[in-house]
Amino acid sequence: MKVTKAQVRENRAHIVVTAARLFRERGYDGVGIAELMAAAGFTHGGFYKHFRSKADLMAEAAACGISRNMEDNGDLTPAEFVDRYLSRQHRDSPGEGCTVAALCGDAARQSADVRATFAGGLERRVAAFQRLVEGEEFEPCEARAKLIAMFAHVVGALVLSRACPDDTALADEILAVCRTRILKSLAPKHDASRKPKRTRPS
Amino acid sequence: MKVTKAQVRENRAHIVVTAARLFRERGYDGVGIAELMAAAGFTHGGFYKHFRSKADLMAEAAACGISRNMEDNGDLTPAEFVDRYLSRQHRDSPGEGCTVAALCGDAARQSADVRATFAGGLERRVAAFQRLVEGEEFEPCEARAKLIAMFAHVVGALVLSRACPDDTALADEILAVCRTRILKSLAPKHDASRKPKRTRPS
DNA sequence: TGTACATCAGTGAACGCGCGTTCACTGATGTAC
DNA sequence: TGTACATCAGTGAACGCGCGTTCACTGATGTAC
Repeated sequence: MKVTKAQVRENRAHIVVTAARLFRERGYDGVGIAELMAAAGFTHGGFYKHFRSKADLMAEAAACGISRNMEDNGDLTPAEFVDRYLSRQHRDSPGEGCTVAALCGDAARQSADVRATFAGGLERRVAAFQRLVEGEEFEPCEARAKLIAMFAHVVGALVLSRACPDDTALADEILAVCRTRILKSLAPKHDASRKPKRTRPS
Repeated sequence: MKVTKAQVRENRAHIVVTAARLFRERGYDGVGIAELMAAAGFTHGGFYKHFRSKADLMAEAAACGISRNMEDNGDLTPAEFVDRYLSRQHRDSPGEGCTVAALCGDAARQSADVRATFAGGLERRVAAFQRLVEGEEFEPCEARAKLIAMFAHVVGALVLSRACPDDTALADEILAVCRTRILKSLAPKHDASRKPKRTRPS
């Protein structure tokens, strides 16, 4: 049952991606090795041919999840990002959504390794936005503060909304009021008619 | 080894309070029945004389934790609340802090029972603030939206800060920039010199 | 008020179960000649 | 290019362990008389 080197790499990557999704859906403690390997299409014994421990995989899955998130919406403007982030669809599909929002509560109790990955994810988010808005209306340092605060706000809104019982008015209300207020805070202060434009580095 | 009725009530309450603290510190999955009962000063066997299951205790501990939080700072103005909420001390002592911030990530994966308790906690928070600011500068509905958004923001900031590795600049920066911006957003819009006053219903 | 007895909170051993991890084995791949 | 052999990803049984939960037992409390 040996497989091609290329296949090995592919299998390993598939396990990490599957783990990232399952961890986002059910938390680190909510997914076992056997269940995870089965979901990836393998038996559990092979796990330790790829990873030294579950903790190792957790760190790798976190990094992978955050990278995927960046690829998926790294070129959105802050306003577009907020709109997508605070949608019902995102709230109801944690497995396909933001790794930080889905796991930051769990991450706080994990190794410094995992936590560093989360901090790095936040920095990458902020840096990506900063590139988009730079040269626009903000001083760089002001922009950084604004973007960090914005990210904290959307994460808090999503996490609170997810903590409400399904299909309740409050869960939707949280998303709605936060989206409105965050979008307002992103708009330039002194010219309300000017809309944030999608400006990509060419 | 039977004990007084009053003692029974006291012991039970002590178990719930201890559980609330341990759950906040380590999450629902991070605390076992035996460990919890030992922390409360008992052996594990007696647990089921008080509770039907661990899930039962989780719901009760959530309600107890939220009630305690309300007692501890139910009469703070929003500004005072934000200041305390986004302090390093609060971030570094989840066991003594906000139940919602410590467990909302876990709560999202728990029973509707637990989630309803969290939603109720949020409503109580908002209602308490609303009583404080009513008759001031806002329409009631505007105030509610503002307070919900404010709570989501502080929760997000605290949770993100806790997910960063210990003693990093980023962890402190998140608290600092969010505190500044949230306090600014709480101040009345058209009169920057007017400070929010502590007004309690007499 | 005193006595006999039922109650039941608390104890600690034991249960089954699922977890993370290990291990002997398989057999196609990669390699040396 | 063909052959013989070492490698090692993947398999599935087994390991020890800690979990949530159960249970027979204890003995002070609460109660009936």
